[in-house]
Amino acid sequence: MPAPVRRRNGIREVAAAAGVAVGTVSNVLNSPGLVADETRERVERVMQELGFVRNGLARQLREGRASTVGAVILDIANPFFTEAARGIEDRLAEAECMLILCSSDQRPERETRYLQMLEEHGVRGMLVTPVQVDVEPLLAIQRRGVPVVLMDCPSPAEEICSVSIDDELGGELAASHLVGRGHRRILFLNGPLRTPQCAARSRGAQRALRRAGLEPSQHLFEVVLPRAGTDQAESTLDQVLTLPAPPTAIMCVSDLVALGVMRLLRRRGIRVPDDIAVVGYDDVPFAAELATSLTTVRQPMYDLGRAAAGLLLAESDHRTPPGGRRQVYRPELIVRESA
Amino acid sequence: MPAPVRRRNGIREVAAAAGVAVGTVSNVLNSPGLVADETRERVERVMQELGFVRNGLARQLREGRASTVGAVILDIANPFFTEAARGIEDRLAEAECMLILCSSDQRPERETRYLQMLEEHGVRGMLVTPVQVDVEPLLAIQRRGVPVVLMDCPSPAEEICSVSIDDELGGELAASHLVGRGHRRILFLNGPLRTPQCAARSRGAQRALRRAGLEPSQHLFEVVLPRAGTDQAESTLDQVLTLPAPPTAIMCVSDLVALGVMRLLRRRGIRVPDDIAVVGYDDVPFAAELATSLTTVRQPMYDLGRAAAGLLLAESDHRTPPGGRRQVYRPELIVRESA
DNA sequence: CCGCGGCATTGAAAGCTTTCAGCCACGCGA
DNA sequence: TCGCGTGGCTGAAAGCTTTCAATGCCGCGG
Repeated sequence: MPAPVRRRNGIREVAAAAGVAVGTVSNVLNSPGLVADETRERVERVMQELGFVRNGLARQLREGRASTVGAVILDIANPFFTEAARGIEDRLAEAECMLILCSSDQRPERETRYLQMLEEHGVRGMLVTPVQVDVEPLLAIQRRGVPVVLMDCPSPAEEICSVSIDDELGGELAASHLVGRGHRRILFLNGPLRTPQCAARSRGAQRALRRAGLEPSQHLFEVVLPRAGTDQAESTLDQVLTLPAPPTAIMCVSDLVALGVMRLLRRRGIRVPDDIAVVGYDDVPFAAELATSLTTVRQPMYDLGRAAAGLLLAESDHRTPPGGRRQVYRPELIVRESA
Repeated sequence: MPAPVRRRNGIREVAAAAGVAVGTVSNVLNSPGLVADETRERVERVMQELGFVRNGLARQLREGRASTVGAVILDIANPFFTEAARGIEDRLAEAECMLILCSSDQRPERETRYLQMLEEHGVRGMLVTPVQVDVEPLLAIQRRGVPVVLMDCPSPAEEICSVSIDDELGGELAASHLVGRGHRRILFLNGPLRTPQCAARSRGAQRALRRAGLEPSQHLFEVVLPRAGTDQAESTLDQVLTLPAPPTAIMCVSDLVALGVMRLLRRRGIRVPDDIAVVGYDDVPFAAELATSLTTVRQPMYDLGRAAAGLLLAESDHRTPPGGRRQVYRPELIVRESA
């Protein structure tokens, strides 16, 4: 029954109702110190009565400074990005900013569309985990005045900042832990090597072996899983287990793959870690709760997101000249029961 | 070295460079049919050269119609909301809209702040999972012309739509499955009962027993975990297991709690499901991958998010009068090994 | 009594787009 | 030849805010 208010009351209606000029209302909002107490209180009362809500669009248009930041990530259902998003959001909240979160689902056309929508929307800046490493479009955006920070991907261009995790170190940590425990036949269930992160972990693992005086090709066997699905892992694993000299340890590209591996091993009556050791990657929440808790590599995702947002805000305030910063976080080996 | 373009070129610069009026440029963008081919091509070329990007803020200001939708959820790290967010995003993408995702972290003051920021930002509408069930502020927002749809919470007010999941049914499904398998001493590790979802599941479980001709107070033992942490579960469980007649089945408020329970049981040498059956709730991705895979209740979170977004868009287009719709999804029991 | 500094307030301009009434020129029918 | 319709284009207004030069007023010092 209550006829819905079609048009929102603006600053103008407030001014009229309070018997002051629009400028005064604006001052009440933005520089209360300039307004006499009596006037201010009156205006504030009227605002209350009218249910006044500032029109942020007009404000940003005028100020030329947005209160939103865009993030284009690969997959919102992935705990990795979810943790990063928390970090981003918390940092943005400190600057009174909000996050527009876009999931590209690894599809380049979707990424492109979101980048354009965000730029049109006038965001203060963008955090991007690119599907492919083609920075040209991002450079163009940045040249047009919208700062861009790369997430989880070391920047290939001097002009663009990036925040990433040292995946090579991550691979090395996992592998050298296994080598240190005496393993000499290590299976690495890795992701596609065209993904820079996977390639880096592979290099790191090899480095670990070499540092231990072992020839990688003799001791490290790498299998690429097309998608990070666990099904694929199963059949691969079954083949490997029938070899005359099966591996004594398995490094996995993610905790979820590790989980699938452990499940299969258990079914085959193979004990973890006594018969075969398993190392995961990510340290998702359930890793610690498993029957045999998972040894894994933790990535500081929250900090990563937080730092990326901080960098972006600094650039967008011109506190920092754009580009040139390449922040790299160190992953950490979490030793539990599985290896 | 390349002097960064400080001010973006607008429609005006394009018009000047192409030797046409601003109105014409606008027509090229919005009603290409009205513009002669030759002119259109010239304008488009100039846009390309100048790297023109439409100013969405000004556009929305003029049109009075935003291309963003806000969502205030309880926790972005929770897979439940993450899946819902996917659904929301996919539906919004169809309408060329973007999602501003805000995580209230269950803190009322944070929720309030986000609601205000979103309203000021002029979003097209809001999807909210409220921390407390106080709809008054939401009603006020909706009266000011911004539609609100409640997510995962049946609407207590006629004027506000909601999309939720039948938690009572969920509790009933889990309990009646256990009863059907002969269990007569069931422990329910539930969440705080002031959370409507938890209270509903409790009612559902009791209903299941009554339907089976059993007196709930004799067969269903409910323990409230203050937070959904697994630590709490452990100590509680240890006490219960020492009872003369320990439970033969455990219903958990979430899969993560179920995981903690199973871990503890295994440590105590209790077999699942032979000695004690365990049922989870949520069906998170790892539930199927566990050593003894988890019987659990799946919630159609993607569909929930998608439907909520659809409802909101319909309201914001005035295709639908506001309010009155209360959509309820059915959870589904997924029977696996643990019960 | 005059002049001046400072406080409180004012109202127009600017920010960028979309919309729309209006203008011009051209071609066709009468 | 005139009148009219129309396709194509124009430019001002509107949408809501913030900013800022300008105004008015008061009191104080000279």
